[in-house]
Amino acid sequence: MLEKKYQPNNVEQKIHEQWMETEAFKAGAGAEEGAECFSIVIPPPNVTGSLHIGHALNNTLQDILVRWHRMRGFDTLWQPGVDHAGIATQMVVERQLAEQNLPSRAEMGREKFIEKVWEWKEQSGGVISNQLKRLGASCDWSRERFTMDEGFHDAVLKVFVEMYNKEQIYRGKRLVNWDPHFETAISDLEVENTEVKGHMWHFKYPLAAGQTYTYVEKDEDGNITLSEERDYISIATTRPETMLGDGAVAVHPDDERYSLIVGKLCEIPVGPKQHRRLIPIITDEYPDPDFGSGAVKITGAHDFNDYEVAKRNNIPLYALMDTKGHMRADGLPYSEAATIAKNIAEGGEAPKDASQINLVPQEYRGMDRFEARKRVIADITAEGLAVMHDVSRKDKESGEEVTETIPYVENKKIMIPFGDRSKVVIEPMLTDQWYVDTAKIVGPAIDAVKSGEITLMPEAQRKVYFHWLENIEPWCISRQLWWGHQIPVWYGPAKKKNGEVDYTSSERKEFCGSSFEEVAEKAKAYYGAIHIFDFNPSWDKTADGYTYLDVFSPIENFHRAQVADYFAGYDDIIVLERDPDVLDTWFSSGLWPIGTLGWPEETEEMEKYFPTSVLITGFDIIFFWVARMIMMQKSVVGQIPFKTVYTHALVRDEKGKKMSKSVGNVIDPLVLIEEYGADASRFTFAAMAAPGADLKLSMNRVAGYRNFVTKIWNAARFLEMNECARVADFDPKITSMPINRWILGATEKAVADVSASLEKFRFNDAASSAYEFVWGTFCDWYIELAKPTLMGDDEELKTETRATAAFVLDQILALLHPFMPFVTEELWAQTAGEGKNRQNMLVISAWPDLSGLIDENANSEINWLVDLISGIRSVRAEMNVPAGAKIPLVVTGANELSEQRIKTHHSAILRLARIEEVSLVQSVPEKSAQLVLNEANFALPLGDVIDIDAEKQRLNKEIAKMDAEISQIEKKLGNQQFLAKAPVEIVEKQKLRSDELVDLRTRLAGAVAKLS
RNA sequence: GGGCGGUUAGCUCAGUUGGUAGAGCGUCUCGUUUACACCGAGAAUGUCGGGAGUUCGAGCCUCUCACCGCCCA
Repeated sequence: MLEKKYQPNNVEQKIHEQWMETEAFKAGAGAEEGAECFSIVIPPPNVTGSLHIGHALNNTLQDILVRWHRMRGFDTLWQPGVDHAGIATQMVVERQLAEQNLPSRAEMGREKFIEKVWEWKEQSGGVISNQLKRLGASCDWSRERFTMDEGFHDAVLKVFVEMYNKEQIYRGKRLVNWDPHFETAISDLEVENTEVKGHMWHFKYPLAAGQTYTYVEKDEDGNITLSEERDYISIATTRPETMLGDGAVAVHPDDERYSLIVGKLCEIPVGPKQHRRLIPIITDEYPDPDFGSGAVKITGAHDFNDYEVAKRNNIPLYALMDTKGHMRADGLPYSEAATIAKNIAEGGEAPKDASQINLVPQEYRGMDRFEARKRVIADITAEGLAVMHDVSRKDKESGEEVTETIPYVENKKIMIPFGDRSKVVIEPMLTDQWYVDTAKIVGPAIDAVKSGEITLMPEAQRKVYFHWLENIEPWCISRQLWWGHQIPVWYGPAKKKNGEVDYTSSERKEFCGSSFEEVAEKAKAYYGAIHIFDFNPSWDKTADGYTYLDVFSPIENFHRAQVADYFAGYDDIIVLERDPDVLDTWFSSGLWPIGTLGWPEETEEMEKYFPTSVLITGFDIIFFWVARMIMMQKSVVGQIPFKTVYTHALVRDEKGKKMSKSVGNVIDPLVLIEEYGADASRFTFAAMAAPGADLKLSMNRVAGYRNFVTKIWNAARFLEMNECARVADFDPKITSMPINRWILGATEKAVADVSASLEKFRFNDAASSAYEFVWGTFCDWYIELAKPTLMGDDEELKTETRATAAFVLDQILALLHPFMPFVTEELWAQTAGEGKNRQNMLVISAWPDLSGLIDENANSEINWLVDLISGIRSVRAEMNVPAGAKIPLVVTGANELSEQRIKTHHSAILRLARIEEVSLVQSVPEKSAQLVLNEANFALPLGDVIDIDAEKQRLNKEIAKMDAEISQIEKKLGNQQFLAKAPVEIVEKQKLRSDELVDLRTRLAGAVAKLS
């Protein structure tokens, strides 16, 4: 006997264990012989992560598709795993070291630290997978992969090497998002742009040699509003500290205010007087003449827009900060550096890499960037080069109006980039990094979607995809971290033209290979040297007993003379040093589909499951991940990684706010599962997953679907109580009773609807079809209509109805299983003992396969019955007939069919409409409430209880409704244009509808007449 | 500033070739009848953001305005 109430918490764990024990999730479980394959790779969550609401949605949708295909007999694989999340993991472990008072990362060194990370991973890395299991995710957990797994690691390096050899990867100096806290480049995705209150300072850049010009401002009509003689150009900036690295001032080419001084030099108003730097005034389309003064300072090495301007106009890029975001303290003294810069500005030749030049004045060197900002502002203001304005205020003491002239500083909101993990301000920095030359591999990725080889859903994503790929930037793939795939490139000294090894040059020779051995061979060939050493900073002794510590500290210097000195006396020795950086985690997740399936080995899984069928992911990473996977898979194996990409939107809170810890509106899916059960949570996600729309998650909604779970449970319980056992050879095609034939047809239709919706990834439609069928049709009507039979004494009908009910419940369990795996599996087990035995757990049982069960006669008969009962209930309620009172029903004008139906469903009508008896008579009795259905009139003689006026009112309201509709249709039918142009079937339909309405109206009017 | 999306019942949202506006929740009324009060029955509620156009016909197509959101600058 089923428990009175379903308790998810008692059941879910047990069911999950059973699935695992029976290996129900294993690749190919339950597959039919020679079945088509269906495969999904999970978007790998961070190994540091825990399940958030987005994961819950994402994995629910995947699981629905996976379970559905598995039940349909596909050879199904859902490949799980996690990624190593370079920066996040490193941060977590470092924090832990600090908490435990262990040596810091720097103190323990790279190898030790990485060991620590692995220890952490073994202990805490499995959290999210276990949480996914609670959600019911039917991944093949035996195949779980990690982006740092040995095999995966090999694959990543192999791809790097191949792409390097194809010149699709290169090292270069470009602007990147730099995190001064973690001292690494980070991806755009890890940058949070936040609007904060900021300031805009206005400074004067004096023209060189005291030159002046007439500055004129005009209004829209060309009238002069301001004209004055100026010896400066006014510049507005939110980041004064970057002035030190300015390379030019730019104005719009059409800006007449500055046309006189374009091409002239102006002075950066900061730094020692005797070495003030001069920079040219140039034109570029970038400055907006209506914004600020219309003149923009160009600091190519510290701003992404300026960088583009600088590149276009050949303006030198002067780097100002070190990796910690402090003003640089290296290089030549300022006076010498400034002299070099001056020469460049005056037309002298710029060095190849101007960013080496440190133009930070001595007094700012080593200072934090924000401290430097304050100092720069103070120094400029002190010198009188801040733009001033007058401000009036009331003096506190005297109460008099006083006017002061103070520096012009605007308070305004500005967008500031923050590191999403470090929370510090991200600095655009000019650094050497590794890049994927995306331009070279983007073509096939665009074509794959354009040609339809890959389908993006919803379709609007295509635009996003194309827009991004058609304007793609080189992809920075190096990170200055330790945890990750170390870049498989070693550096050695370059050779002079005469072939000698040149230890003095800053040029380096790169060797790329997936192992040192491979690289050493190349190096041998290049240098002709016999001994190639792999420099390892953690060496303290060699086999010969030499101490190497501190010999080659910064990588830039390792190959220089010191090295030669160090190995003096040894011939034929070359030391290579591996690039210390690691690859962006997204580079490895870019290989996730092939990497998890065992590539580069020719595995059975690659053969069977690749390309994968579907990728389901959040729309926010369509380009960070999806586009890159397509590019990389195409580039590496020449194939698409997946055939369909379904992207879903964000889960927001009830009010549509983004969930965030700081706002405190985060809904923890595990709490949701705890409180409402995994099934209700899952069903909510499915029901709300309308393509392209954000999900506003409300607890009421989840509670509603929890109620749905309970409803199913209770329906099953009712069937159990009524001995509705499954019958082994039940043939749904040969039932006789209309309600049974009808519910079987409805079941077939529901299954078809759900399938069709899932086929189109319309999870919300699938969910609501299922919900409506199970609750609205099966529970509300079928069970109610079956009750008279089940409690009646016609054994034959009872037997048929019991078997039908049990059969339909089975179909329902299967139909709902992809959405609600736990409760359906539990009921599947609980109903196993009755009737024929279960072959398998539901998870690998067949998806309903019904056909030929739709019987139009049964449908119209039951629809008629439902309309009749609803009609009577409605009249009763409106006429305030006490719910408990049983009243007679008097029928007039019924044809043979209606009479037959009344007879067939006699007891159902009595029961559900609370009717005492039904009689067929010639004329409607006095004092009756009436309703009309098809050709027949149904009267409820209420005697003196009836409120004649109320009944009249009720009927007149209905008549009015009909009149409105009738006149609308008549207007249409009276329109010659409509008759001439609308399709015949539409016109016919309107005519039919009109006739029907007119007939009903006449009879309702008759009913009113009868009352008076 | 550029691009994309949205505006439908009190709330959250469906509405897939243009042809009678829907659901869930909430509200109101009634109700312990062989499952289920996490229930049942019934009811009310919409100039489908404004305006214009195309069309016999527009929530749906076009234009335009307003507001909101997201992405990219």
